[in-house]
Amino acid sequence: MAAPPRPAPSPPAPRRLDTSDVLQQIMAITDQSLDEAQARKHALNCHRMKPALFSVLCEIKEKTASSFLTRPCEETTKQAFLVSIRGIQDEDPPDAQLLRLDNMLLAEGVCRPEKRGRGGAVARAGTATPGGCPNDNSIEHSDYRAKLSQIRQIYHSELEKYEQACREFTTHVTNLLQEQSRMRPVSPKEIERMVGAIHGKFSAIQMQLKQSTCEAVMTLRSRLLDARRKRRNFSKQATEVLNEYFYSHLNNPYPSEEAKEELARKGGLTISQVSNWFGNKRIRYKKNMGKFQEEATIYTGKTAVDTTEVGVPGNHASCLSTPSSGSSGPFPLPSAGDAFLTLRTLASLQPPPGGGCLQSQAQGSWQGATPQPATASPAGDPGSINSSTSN
DNA sequence: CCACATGATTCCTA
DNA sequence: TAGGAATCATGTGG
Repeated sequence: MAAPPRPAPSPPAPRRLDTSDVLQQIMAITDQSLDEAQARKHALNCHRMKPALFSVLCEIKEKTASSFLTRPCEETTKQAFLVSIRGIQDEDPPDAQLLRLDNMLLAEGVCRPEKRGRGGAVARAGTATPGGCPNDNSIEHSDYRAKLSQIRQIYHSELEKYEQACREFTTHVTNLLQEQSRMRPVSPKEIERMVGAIHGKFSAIQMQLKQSTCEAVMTLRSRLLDARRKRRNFSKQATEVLNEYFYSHLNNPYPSEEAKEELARKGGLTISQVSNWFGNKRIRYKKNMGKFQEEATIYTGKTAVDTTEVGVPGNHASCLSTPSSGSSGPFPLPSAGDAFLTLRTLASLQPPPGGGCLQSQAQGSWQGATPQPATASPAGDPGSINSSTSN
C-alpha cells in the first residue's frame, strides 16, 4: 500500500493557513490513521478559520445538494450503508400491502398483545361453514388458540427486537451525523432523511415479519380450521331438493346459475355447496350408476308426481329433450337394463314428441361433450325448479 | 372400530 | 372459469 503524498507533515495546527490549505488538510484526513485523523480533526476544529470555512461549505452544500464532501475513514462502512439505503427510501411508502397485513393480523388477533385472539379468527371460523350448520368448535379451537398464542408471542418478541434495533441504530447514526456536523455541513434535514431511510429499511424487515406471521396463521387455520374438518351432512330437505333436480334433469344435470341460486335458497345452502354437490353427484353417479338406480326411481317418480301435482308437467321435462341439449352428450346410462329403467322413469316426464330424442341422447354420455352450459338448457332451469318443487 | 357415505378441496383440462 | 377426477377428512351406521 503506497501511502499517498501527504501535504503538510509538520505541526498539527499551523499558525497561518489560507482556506485552500485547510481544505487540503480536511481531504487528507481520509488517508491518515485514526489517531492522526482525530488529532488533525481536533486541530482543525480549533482553527480560527474554521467557522468561516464551515459556513461557506454549508452554503455550497445547500446550493449543490451534493453528497458528502469528506468521509472520515472510520465511518466509511456505515456511510456506505447509509448511502446504500438512501436510494431505497424513495421507494413507495408504506403501501396497501402493509395495511392489508396489519388488518389481517388484527383480524386474527395477532396484533393485540395477549388478549385471547377471539374476535376475528374464531368468529370467522364459525361462519366458515356456510351451509347453515353452526358448529360447536370448542375443542379444536382451543388448540388453534393455543398455537395462535404462540405465534403471537413470537411475533411480538421479534417485533420488539426489530424496534429496539431500529431505535439503537437510529440513535447511533444520529450521533454520528451530529459529530460529523462539526466537520462537514450536515443539515437537520439530512439527518431527518437518514432517520427516515433507516426507518424505511426496518419497516421493510418488519413487513417481512408480518408477512411470515400471516403465512403461519393461514397455515394454522387451514390445518385446524379447515372447512373439511367442519363438514356436516346436508339437511334432509337440502338433499331432497338437490336430488329432485338432479334426477329430473338426469340427461343434463348442469343447473344454471339461477337454478343453483334457487336450489341453494331452497336447501339453505350456498351456491358453491350446490356446485360441489352436483360435481360430486355427477361423478359418483357416473362411476356407479347401478347403485343410484333406486334413488333415481324414487326421485324421478317423486318429481313426476310433484310436477303433475303442480300442474306444469312440460316445464322442466321439456328441458330434458330440447334440441339444444341434444347437441351435447346426455348422461350415460349404466347398462341396457339400467338404461331402460332410467329411461322409463325419465320417459314419464317427457312430452310425447321428445321421446325418441331422449332415447338417442340417453345413450350418449356427458363425457366427451363439452359440459352443457346452463344457458343451453332452454327450458329455463330456474323456472323448472320453481314449478317442479312447490316447497 | 371399520367400512362406507358424503361434503370440500385441489389439480387439471377445455 | 366451470366441470371432471382424484383425494382428503369427517359423519354415520352396523
